[in-house]
Amino acid sequence: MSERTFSIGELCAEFDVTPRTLRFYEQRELLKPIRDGQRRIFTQRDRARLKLILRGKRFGFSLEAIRQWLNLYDLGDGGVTQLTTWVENATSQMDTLRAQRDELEDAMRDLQALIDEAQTELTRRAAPRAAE
Amino acid sequence: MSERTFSIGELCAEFDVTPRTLRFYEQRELLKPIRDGQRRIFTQRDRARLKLILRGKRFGFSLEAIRQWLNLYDLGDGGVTQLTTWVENATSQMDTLRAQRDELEDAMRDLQALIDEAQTELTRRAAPRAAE
DNA sequence: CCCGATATTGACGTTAACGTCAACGTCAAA
DNA sequence: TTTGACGTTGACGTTAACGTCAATATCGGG
Repeated sequence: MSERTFSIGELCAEFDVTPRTLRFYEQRELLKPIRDGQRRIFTQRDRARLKLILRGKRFGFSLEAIRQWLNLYDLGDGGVTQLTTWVENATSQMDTLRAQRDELEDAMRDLQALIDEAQTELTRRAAPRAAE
Repeated sequence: MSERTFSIGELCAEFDVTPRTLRFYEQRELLKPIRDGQRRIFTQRDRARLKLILRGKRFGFSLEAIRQWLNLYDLGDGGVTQLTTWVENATSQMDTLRAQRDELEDAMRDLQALIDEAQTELTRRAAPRAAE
């Protein structure tokens, strides 16, 4: 099936990161590119993981935390026990995400309230006739 | 009306941060406690801002970014022009929050799909009779 | 009066997450 | 063969966000 692979430069261009960053992620075991002699060869899996890494960063997660739940994406069919443990971890991660989303929505509500307030004030000033 | 105030220790206990942190936030102009001689006196406003700061941090925002939108919470009724600018900034901030929330929900969907998959697999193994 | 709790201001240390730079290898095109 | 694009490994520098520590002040209680 010969999967497509990527040079370090290609991935850097696509995701707007520097080579240093990818080498750093490799050192921290977030990526595990294959080698062609010296050169790194990134697989589709690496590319997918990189996407997840960058997303995680936007959520404010540390690289170490990201490394944890990256492992969730390597299901790797172990025994029933393994799978059960996996589901537990994954569920726990879902809770984390949910909590953060809920907090975001709180923040949005707060801010929207202020915006509404300000806009009411603006309309008031635009039409001083009645506060209809 | 004599608003209630807080010592540095009180706020630290309440929000589980160290004095060093609060002093640091003051230096970065995220907080502006009053002084009683040497000592800092934190107002309700400081307390409210601290809440926002910690929330922002959980969202992965930098202190500098947080400082920006903290200012959104000081409406301070300037002229119509000021107010209009404010609404623009606030709306822009809303967009940022919304984007982050949407990305979170994407991530949640992805993860939930994996969880469903794993659970299907678990039920399959539990009842090898039929994949009903 | 002295003490312990609480606070203060420097000033230097630390960790995460890279940036930057030097020195070197490799390979295809001119 | 030389050059240039692309890549490599150290190794040291940098920024953000605090931690840590020392020396000092303030204040109510025993």
